Amino acid sequence: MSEDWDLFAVVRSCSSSVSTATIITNEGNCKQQDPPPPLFTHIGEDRVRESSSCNELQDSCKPFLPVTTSWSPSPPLLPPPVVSSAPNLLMKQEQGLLESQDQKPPLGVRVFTPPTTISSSVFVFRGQRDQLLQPQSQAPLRSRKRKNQQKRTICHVTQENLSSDMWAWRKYGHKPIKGSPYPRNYYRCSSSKGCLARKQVERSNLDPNIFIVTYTGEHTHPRPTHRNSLAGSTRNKSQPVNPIPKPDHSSGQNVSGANTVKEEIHLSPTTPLKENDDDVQGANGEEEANMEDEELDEVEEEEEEDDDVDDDVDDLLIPNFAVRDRDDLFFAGNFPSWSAGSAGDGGG
DNA sequence: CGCTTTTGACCCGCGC
DNA sequence: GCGCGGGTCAAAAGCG
Repeated sequence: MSEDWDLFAVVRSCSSSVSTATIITNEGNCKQQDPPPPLFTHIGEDRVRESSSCNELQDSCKPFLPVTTSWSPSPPLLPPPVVSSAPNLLMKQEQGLLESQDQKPPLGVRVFTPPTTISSSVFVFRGQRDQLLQPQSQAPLRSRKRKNQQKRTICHVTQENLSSDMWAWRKYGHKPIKGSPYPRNYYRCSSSKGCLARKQVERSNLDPNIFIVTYTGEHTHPRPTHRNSLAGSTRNKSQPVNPIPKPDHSSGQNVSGANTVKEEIHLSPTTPLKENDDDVQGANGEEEANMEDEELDEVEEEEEEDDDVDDDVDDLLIPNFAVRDRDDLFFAGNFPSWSAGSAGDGGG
């Protein structure tokens, strides 16, 4: 495969410093905080369970948490903005349907800021209960629950932030997505066997600088402090680099043709943790690891209680972006292997 | 040896 | 019922 960007997307924890991120969820009760912007902003919650929801979001967004910033879900944030129409807006944005970024979002909703200022944004939405969330149940080998039927956490991140994921991911699939010039890459958690956590990484067709990372399922284990193996993770490392592939809009159907794919950036999601990652873990990951069980419990509990509500909250919400340019500096030179892919579109 | 990525084929949800 | 397309499987090969 040739997408360097996808690998980049999953590049592990080398630098856990992330800029600011915005979380948008239909489930988290965290609320938007205006100046100063929170690390993550939860928008779109129409009810309840603030702590658990926030924790869940926190967990979902841990990969994007900067070491230098602490997550504080408990303090009440500012009232959530009205985001009733956010989903459509977001979708339009993602589809490049918005006329311009100047288009005014609904009241209280901020849409994309210029790409250069976007660090990351996170969406969480949950549809019907998914089998992926119930490992104990007799789920089929393949869980093919479709959109709006899984708990999903959607993150809009920059290339820099893609590397901040502390989890170990193994790529298991690659698919061209109709309507998008960029293929989607599928990763599953390789930290633990049986872990149901999955991750999808695709480049936004609206802004190639932005990667859409979708998390599904839940980790059934604490956050790893280091990768088990680096084997097979350094492919293509000597190949040419093309950080920002050109979208192939020439074909509406086969948008993921070989040409497009070959232009993709390919970053290994299993890139070894840097030495300073341990430091990072010590500062942040350790605490997170301790929280893991509690958070999982909360999530599970939430799953049950929110069951009926989940059916009503399948909407995607608008991201609220915050800016932390300093993080770019942090990431400078932190990504060793950008390599241009050489293979075809593959899977699909 | 154990892990990874790559990649074609397959499965199956979903819309018509 | 049919076809499309997203998501997953699994074999092959590469890397440390």
